[in-house]
Amino acid sequence: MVSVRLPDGSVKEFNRSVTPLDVASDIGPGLAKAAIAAEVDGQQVGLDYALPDDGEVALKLFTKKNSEALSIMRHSAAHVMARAVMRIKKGVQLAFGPVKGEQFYYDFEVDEPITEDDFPAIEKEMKAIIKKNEPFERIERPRDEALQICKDMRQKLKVEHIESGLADHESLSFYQQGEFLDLCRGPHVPSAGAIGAVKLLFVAGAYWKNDASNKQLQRLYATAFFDKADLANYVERMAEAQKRDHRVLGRKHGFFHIDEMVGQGLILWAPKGAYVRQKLQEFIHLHLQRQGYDQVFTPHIGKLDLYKTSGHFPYYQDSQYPPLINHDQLKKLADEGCTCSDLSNSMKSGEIDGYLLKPMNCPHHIKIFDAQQRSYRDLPIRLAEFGTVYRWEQSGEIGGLTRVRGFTQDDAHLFVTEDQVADELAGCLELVKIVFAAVGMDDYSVRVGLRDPDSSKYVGDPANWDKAELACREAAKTLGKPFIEEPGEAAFYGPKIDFVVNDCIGRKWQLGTVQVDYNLPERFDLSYIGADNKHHRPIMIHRAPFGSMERFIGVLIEHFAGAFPLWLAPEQIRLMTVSEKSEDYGREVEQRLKAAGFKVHGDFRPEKLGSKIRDAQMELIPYMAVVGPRDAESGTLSLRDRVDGDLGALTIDETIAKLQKEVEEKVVKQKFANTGVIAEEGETQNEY
RNA sequence: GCUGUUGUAGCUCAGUGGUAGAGCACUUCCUUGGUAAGGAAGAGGUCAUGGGUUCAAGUCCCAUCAACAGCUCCA
Repeated sequence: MVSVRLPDGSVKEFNRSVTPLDVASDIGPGLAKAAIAAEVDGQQVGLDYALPDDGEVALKLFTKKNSEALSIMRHSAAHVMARAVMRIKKGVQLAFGPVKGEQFYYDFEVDEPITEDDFPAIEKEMKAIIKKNEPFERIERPRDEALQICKDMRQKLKVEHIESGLADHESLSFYQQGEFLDLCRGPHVPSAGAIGAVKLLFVAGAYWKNDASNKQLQRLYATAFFDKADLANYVERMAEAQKRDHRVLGRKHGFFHIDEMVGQGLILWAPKGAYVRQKLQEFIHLHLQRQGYDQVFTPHIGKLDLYKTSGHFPYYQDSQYPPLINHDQLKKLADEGCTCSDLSNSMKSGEIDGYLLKPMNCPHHIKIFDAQQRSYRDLPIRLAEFGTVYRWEQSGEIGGLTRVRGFTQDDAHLFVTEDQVADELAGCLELVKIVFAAVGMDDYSVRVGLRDPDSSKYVGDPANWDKAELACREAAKTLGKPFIEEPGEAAFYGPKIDFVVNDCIGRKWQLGTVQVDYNLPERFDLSYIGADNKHHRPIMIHRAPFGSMERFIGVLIEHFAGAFPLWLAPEQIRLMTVSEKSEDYGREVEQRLKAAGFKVHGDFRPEKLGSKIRDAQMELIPYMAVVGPRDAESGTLSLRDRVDGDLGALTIDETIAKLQKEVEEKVVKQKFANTGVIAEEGETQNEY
C-alpha cells in the first residue's frame, strides 16, 4: 500500500500500483484532464510515472497554472521542433534541446544550414504535430541498449554523449513521439496537444558542449506558451523592452555616438551623456574625499616591461591592442630585414619593446606607490583615478556602451596592511552601496569570483589566494544580501566581489567590483617599513564602484528608460513661452534659473504651447516652466512636472527652492514598471 | 573570433532588374496661442564600401566594413 501525500497535507492511500494521473483521476476528472506533469518527492516526473507500491510519497500535480508546467511544456515543444526540423532537413544530428528562461532551443548539426527562411515551414510542421496530439512515450533502456539505439539511428552526437557524459548512468530514457525518438531525461507533457502557441525566434551558432574548440552547431531558439494571448503578450513585452534599450535611447536623445570611422567599441560622449557622466563623477568624488582617497592622474600608455612585470601582457595579450613601436626601432628592424611575420612573432613573444595602451590602471598606480619609501604610518594609501583603459574585445562581443574597447573606470587602488584589509574592504563595499542607492538600483546581485583550481591563468602563491578568498567571502557576508560564489571568475591576480545587474533584455553585466590582491605587490616587490623597522609587503585592493562609466551609464539609461532624475538630467528645466509676446520675460526667468545653477533651455519658438509641452515630454525633461502674460504680470512661472503634470503658478524663488531640494535629495520620481523580461536563468538540461 | 540576420534621407522604415519614396525631425513663411502634435512651402541621397553578372543593379552574385541576436571570451 502506498500513501500519497498531497500539497494540502491530505493523504490518499492506494492498494494498487498507481501513477500521478491515477491519483489525479481519483481526486477528480477535471484535474486529470488539466494535469500536465507531476513532482514526486521533489523530482519532476511525467503523469505516467509509476509510484512505488508501498511506503509514502509526496506528490504535486502540475497544471497550466504552475510555472513548472510551463517549462516542462516548453521542453516538449523543443522535441516537437526537432521533429519538425528532421522532417524538413536531411541528415540532422541532434544535440541538446533544453529550456532557457522563457525560451527553449535545440542544437542541431545539419548538412544544409537552417535559416530564417525555413521558419514558416518549421512552424507549420510543428503546428501539424501539435494538432495531431500524439503522446510522448517514455522508454527506459539499459545503457548498452540505449547506445545501440542511438547508433542505429546514426545519432553520433547522442552516441558520443552516452559514451562520455553519461558513462556512469546504468539506465537511460528515451521519449518517443510518432517517428521521433530522442534520448531524454524528461519529463514531458502527456501529449503534443498540451503545447499551446509556439513561435520560432532566431537561429544562432553554438558550440557542441559549449566548448569553442568543438565544432559549431546550429541553435534554433523558440518560445511556447499554453495560450495564444500569453505569446502575444511576450512579443509585446520584448518590443517594449527594446524601446528602453540604451542604444536606441542613446541615439534618440543624443547621449552618445559610436562612429565607424572612429572605431568599433569606441564611445564618443555627446554633451548630454557627458553631462550625466560628469554628475556621477562629481557625486562619487565627494564620497572619495570623505573616505580619504587621493586623486592621481596617469597616462594612457606605458612600456611593455610594466605589463610584463604585472602579468597583464603574458596573461591577456590577446585582449590588448598590439604594442606601439617607435619610428627608429621600426626602421632598424626593417634595415635588419625583419619580415612581417618576424615582427608579429617578436611582438607576441614580447622581444620588441614598445608601449601598450593600458589595459588596466593598477600598474601605473603601483608605480606611484613605489616612487617613495612608505611607512606603516602612511597606510592605507588610496589612489583614485578615472582611468581610461583599452582592451581588444572580440568583434562579436562589442555593442552599445555595455561592451566596448575603450572605457573609463572609476578606479582606485588601496595599499593596506594585513590588519586593514577587512575595514578597507568594508569601506569599498559601502561605496558601491552608496552608488546603487543614489540611483535607486536595488535589483543587483552579488557574485564572489574565486580562482578555478584547474586553471593555470592565475599568478601567485595558493596560500595568498586562500587568504584573499577568505577576505572576500567574509566581506561579502557583511553585505547582508545573498551572494553566489563562482570559481573561475577571479582576476588573474586575485579574487573579487562583483555587483551584477540585468539589462533591458535580461543580459547580465558586471558593474561594481572590489578585488583583493596579494600578488601584484609581490610581482612589483612593493614594501613599506613597519613599526618593527622591517620591510613588509602591503596588500592591494582594487575597486571600481561604477565599474566602467560606459557600462554603468548604459545600464542606467535603461534603468531610467532615458528619463533621468532631476539631479542627473542633462536638461533639468525646459522654459517655454505661451506666445512670443512673453519672450522678454521668458528670457529673464531663464537667466534667473540658470543663475541658480540649473540646466535650462528656453523654447521661444513660435509654436503653440501644447506642441512645446509635447516636445519636452518626449525629450523626457523633468520640469517645464511655462510663462505667459499672466506670469509676467505676477512675476511667477507655471511649473509642470513631467510625471505629475501641471503644478500651477510658483514664484521664481519658490521654484528654485523646490527644485534645489529635489536635487539635494536625489529624488527618483518615477518607478518604471519592470518590462517583465525574465533574466536568463540557468538552463534546465533535460537531455541528461 | 564563430553562426544567422540586416545596412536606402538626421531618425523609423517602404521600395517587383527599368526616372529614389513616406512619416517624423530640419529650414523658411503664415499663425500669437495657457498645459501632450496649428498650417504651408522648401531643402535633404554616390541606396555601407569595393568588385562582378546584365542592354540596364538600391534590387542578383562575391568580398570587405559595420550593426543586431546567439555562442565563445571578458583582467
